[in-house]
Amino acid sequence: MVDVAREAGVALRTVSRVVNNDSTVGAELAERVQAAIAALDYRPDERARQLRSGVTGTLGAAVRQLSHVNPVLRAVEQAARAAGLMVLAASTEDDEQLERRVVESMCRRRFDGIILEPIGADHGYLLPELAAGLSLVAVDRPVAGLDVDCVISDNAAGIRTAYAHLRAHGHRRIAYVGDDERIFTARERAAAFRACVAEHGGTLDGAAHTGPIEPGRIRAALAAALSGPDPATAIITGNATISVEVVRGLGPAPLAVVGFDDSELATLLRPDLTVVAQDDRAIGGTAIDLLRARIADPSRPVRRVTVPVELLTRGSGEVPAR
Amino acid sequence: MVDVAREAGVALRTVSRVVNNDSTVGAELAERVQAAIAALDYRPDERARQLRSGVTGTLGAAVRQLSHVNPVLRAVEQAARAAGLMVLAASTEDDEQLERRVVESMCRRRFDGIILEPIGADHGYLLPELAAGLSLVAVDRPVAGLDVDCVISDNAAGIRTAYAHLRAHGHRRIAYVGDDERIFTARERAAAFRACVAEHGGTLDGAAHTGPIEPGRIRAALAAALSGPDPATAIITGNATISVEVVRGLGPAPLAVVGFDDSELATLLRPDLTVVAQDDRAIGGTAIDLLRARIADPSRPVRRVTVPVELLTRGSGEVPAR
DNA sequence: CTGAAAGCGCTAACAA
DNA sequence: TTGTTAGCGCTTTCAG
Repeated sequence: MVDVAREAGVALRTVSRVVNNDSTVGAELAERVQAAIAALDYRPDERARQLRSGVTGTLGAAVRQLSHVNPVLRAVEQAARAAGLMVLAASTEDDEQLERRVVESMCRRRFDGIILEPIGADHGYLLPELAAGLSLVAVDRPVAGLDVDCVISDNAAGIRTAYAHLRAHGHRRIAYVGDDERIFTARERAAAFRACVAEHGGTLDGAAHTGPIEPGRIRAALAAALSGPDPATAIITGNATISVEVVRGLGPAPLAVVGFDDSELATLLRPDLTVVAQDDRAIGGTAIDLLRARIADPSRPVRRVTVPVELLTRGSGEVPAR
Repeated sequence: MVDVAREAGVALRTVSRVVNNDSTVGAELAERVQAAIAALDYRPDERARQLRSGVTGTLGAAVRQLSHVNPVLRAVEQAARAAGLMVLAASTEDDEQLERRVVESMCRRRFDGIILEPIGADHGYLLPELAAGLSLVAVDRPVAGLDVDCVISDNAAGIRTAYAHLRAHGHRRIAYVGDDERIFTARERAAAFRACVAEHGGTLDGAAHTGPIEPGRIRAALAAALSGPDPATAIITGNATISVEVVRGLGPAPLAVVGFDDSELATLLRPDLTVVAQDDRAIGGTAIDLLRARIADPSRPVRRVTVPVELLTRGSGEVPAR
């Protein structure tokens, strides 16, 4: 920049003004500066700018897997862009160590705020960062043991809706196949399912199956649900991946299925899959709203927002009970 | 940092040494500094560090859609991590304006290098950046009109393999349904298909269908391919999304299908989809190799790497011709 | 409207 | 092993 100033024969301050589109520069000088910039291939250094001015205009997004379908991340990016903020994202790969490295790296870069899909149980490393002024919003699940802003789906209501829908179609023996209950959402959904069964006077024998997402495990869960003296006539699944495995495993059996989470696959299946869908746009938009509010006022009270889910009836959930 | 130095009663340089794990610091002093760091919630500022030291250890990835399945991005992240580099990614949303904003933003942050999935035709804005020392590797397609390192799949070989495979199963009337030929890969694949037809003395009448990915357009293409006096007995598709639409549109027709690009959906279909799969790990790994080499030696000759593809036979491509 | 000087937080080079 | 000084590239006072 000092070179540009010399080339253009002006003061440093003037170049800075031109680069930042400060309108209080004479047209003639501005042109001379622009010419010098082009002639010298001058490229402003954002780091120096941030260091001096203190603003970054950048948000970080630490998510489980960048290269997986993640409509919430998409909504986050869009909302951030609409607010004039840049989002830089990185994967945590469901690895606590990596999550920490990623988040700390974003902190050292002084991003204005961070959107985090938290994993694992111990987020103690965040305490000093939060104390030092980090703005952070958790998405999809709360940060274990820490009182920070977060946006989550109404998992319990989703399960209740699915359960009621199946009951309304005559099903009385409904089974659930879900993800590993070490995962927050899986825990919430499984608990809601058990509550539904209890509420309607059912028995849980062979009805609730949770565990890691492995084809073998899921086939076994299905077999258990469909055997015995009182086999299930309907299945609720715990997430999109499990929906696929369940449908694959069921074959042409005339069972009713309601999946949790919408996906591209849902309309590929026969019949199309009825799902409980998250409101991704609302989640992403709310996350950005909360983050901006937190940045603006670090001392504001913590908010935990629960976003409603929606039942999309497409056929598989409307198969009547025999 | 100056506060930490005062609190610990040492010089600035000593704090810097402790923060950077410089082993030439006495254990006693180091401990005092650590204590001061904890007491003051000191957090190092990466921007100042980079500004002074010149190194960032950061790569940028500008891809079409962060939240879409992108095994190449996954491989890029893994290879970068293995090399001790942090990857920060952003979406370009297939928007030339946004691509430019994203890439320029990464340049201003002085990332060590950028992995780019280039879109659009005019990348002139990159010229001054490259002249000023930007290291950049294009992935999936070359940068239009610019001589920069890139890694692409062997699209032509993939089509030839698919075509030969179908011929080996007795098919003589093979149709192609592809993406919009304004897209580089779509253009390469369609051209290779036409060359195959010509080479085997076939006619292109109603055989090659390219255009935007819209269910209606694809249904029409299928109808055209399957009608007339000499209907196709096999279909090659241009990418994973089109494969889905084609299979959806075909229903239970006894046609052979070979898809381009593997996907999660491939094993959901009946029969499982035979595909030409890209070697995502090789593409991502090579991209990082090229980028690191370019960073190490900006004047090295430009390399354009073509990565072989692989045919995965799963059933749909082995349906015999009637 | 423009210019000179100070300093953001840190590390490189050199001394001690 | 530790301390001192200078300066990375920029913006921000505060004078002209």
